[in-house]
Amino acid sequence: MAKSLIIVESAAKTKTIGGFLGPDFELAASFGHVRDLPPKQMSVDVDHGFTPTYTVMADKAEVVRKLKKAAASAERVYLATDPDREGEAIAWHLYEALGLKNVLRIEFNEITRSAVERALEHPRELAMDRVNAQQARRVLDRLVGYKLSPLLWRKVKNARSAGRVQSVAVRLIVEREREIRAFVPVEHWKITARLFPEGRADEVFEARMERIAGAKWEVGAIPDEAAAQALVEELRDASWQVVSTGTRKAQRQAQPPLITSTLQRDASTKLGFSAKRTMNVAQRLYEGLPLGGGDPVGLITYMRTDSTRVADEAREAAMGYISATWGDAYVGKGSRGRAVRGAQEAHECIRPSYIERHPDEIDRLLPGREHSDERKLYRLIWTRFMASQMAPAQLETSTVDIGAGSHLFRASGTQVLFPGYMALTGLPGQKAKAATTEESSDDDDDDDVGRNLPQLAKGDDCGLKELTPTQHFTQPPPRYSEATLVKTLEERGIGRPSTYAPILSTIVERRYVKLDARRFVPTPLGEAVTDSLVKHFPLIMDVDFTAKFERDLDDVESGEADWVALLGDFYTPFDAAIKEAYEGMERVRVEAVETEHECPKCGAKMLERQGRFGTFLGCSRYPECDGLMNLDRQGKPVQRAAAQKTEIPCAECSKPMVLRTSRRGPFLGCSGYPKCRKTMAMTPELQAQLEAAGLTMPPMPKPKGQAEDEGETEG
DNA sequence: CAGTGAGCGAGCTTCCGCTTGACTT
Repeated sequence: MAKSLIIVESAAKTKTIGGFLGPDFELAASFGHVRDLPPKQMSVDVDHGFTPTYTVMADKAEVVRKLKKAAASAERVYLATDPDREGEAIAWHLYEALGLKNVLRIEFNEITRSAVERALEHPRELAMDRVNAQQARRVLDRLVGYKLSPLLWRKVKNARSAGRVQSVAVRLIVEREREIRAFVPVEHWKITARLFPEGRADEVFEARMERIAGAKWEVGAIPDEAAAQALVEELRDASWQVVSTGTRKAQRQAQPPLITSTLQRDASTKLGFSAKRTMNVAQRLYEGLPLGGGDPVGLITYMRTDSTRVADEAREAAMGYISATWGDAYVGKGSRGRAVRGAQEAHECIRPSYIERHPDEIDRLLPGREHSDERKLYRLIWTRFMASQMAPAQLETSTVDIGAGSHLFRASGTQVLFPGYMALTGLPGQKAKAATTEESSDDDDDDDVGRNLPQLAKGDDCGLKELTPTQHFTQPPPRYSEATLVKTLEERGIGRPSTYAPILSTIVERRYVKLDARRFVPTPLGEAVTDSLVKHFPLIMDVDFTAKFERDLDDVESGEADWVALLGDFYTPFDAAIKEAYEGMERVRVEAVETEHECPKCGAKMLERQGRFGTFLGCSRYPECDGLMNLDRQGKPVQRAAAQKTEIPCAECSKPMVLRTSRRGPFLGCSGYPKCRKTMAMTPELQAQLEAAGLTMPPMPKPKGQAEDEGETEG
């Protein structure tokens, strides 16, 4: 019999830790939270200290039963849930749900033998202040979500939900769209010259106009083509001469190791993965894959983290690898951390579990199409981690100022004196070209690294090869992509590593926003909900609300504030605002939008309407004409095929079955629908039988946009 | 798997944060 039971949150951890502890220790997983407020009722007694009523979650009854059994036969039970606010709460819920008699709470930030052994030597009590901070968070989210949502059901047609996080995420998208609509582009012109040193016509280089004589216009603010052409004419006859040269040395650091948000961003910009797909693939890498047919091997550390910390063992392994591969000079001093707002630092960064497993080896051991996502993501994680442990690149930027008459042009180039981490990642210029589909990732400034200038000295004359005026317009801010929305949410302290991807799915599923060419666009419903909520609940809709609330939770955690008082301060005005909104909030319905499509029944114009199941086209003469069309995945109208009767009787009610088309293709449904909901899936035999009886098979739906991503956003 | 809009107004929906399910063909 095992003497000690150690409960952790995830199954993969039980394997790792079990591997380096002896047979005296049994490991078990809670699989996250085991108790929660039940979903069907509010379960918060606001009149009596906001007392929550917790129940074992429906899908965790079996887990709790097994843990109870294991605890009963163990001499000691260690609660080794994650070392953060949620982890402390999970430990407390386990203590309560399992009926433990005493507490041995341990924590470690990295899954290494030394860290776990150290933790086992220092068990402690539960940190109830920390648990209470979590309860305050949980209860506030329940109050906000379960009070606002029913209000919206009443006030905004087709609205389904609201919450501290999702509603602010939608607001960001709505406000960005309005900035774009209000944006007025301003025309301006730039002038570039292609020059060469006198007598060396094959050493052509490019220079940008830097200063305009007489300061007639600011650089980059030449207002129109006529002005640009006038300058070009003037410059044609100018004599070009170098007026000064200079060089500047600079270092460039590699990017820090990955955390959840940057993993999602990198995988989006470099691989075109959605956040959801990235997390699914990362989960498989974490849980382990049967390399070359052997036992599953976990390839990366935990993928839901906000910390860039690196375990000493990993750091040392990386140093050894770098030194052996490139030489000692390439070993970095240590990864630079990056403080994430509200970071709880429960885990390490996301890195390869075994540094020595090169991506090429993984490519060999995990062949086949079905593992191509894993191979790509592993390579991305391995490369970024290794680069983060390497020395900075040493660069030298040279600048040449060239006078053209009394105007000034400037050319610059950067040379790599020592590549450092760029020996692994390549130069930034080469990388930028690889990622063509997306905006260049925001941390990579695509600059002139690798661009060389000819040797030039003060007083050298230059010849002019070409002068090019180019037209530009100021650009509106871009719509959010998944990558940039996650970045913004994280910077504002909204949401957590485990929730970024689900938030994106939720706001699409609720039809508050949609993705158009991988960019978020608000729907009219999303705009209506946002406007109603901002008007009546400005505090909750404030983008800084969560950050302020987090500071309050810190005070609860440190014992300076009381969680019940905190909730009281929030709830009194909130409840008043709810009551006021039931009276004063306007009832709104998203209006039908006119389209150019014609009604298949009467030829009148169709309206785009919002129904219970999504957007559809309805005849503008409704209710006189009930003509109707569906919209396919691309938003193109498709006529619904009329149901065809078959000779096959329903197995339930013996009425004839009819041939219908769903989004997935043809199937048989009972003609007694909706009273009888019996259906039959289409099989090749059934299809042959129906075709023999003279029925025409409806065409299969198109295989969904070719955005080589996984299916729909729902979960 | 189908359905949808207006209105009778039944009976339904909902939060955020932890973790991964898998009774079947």
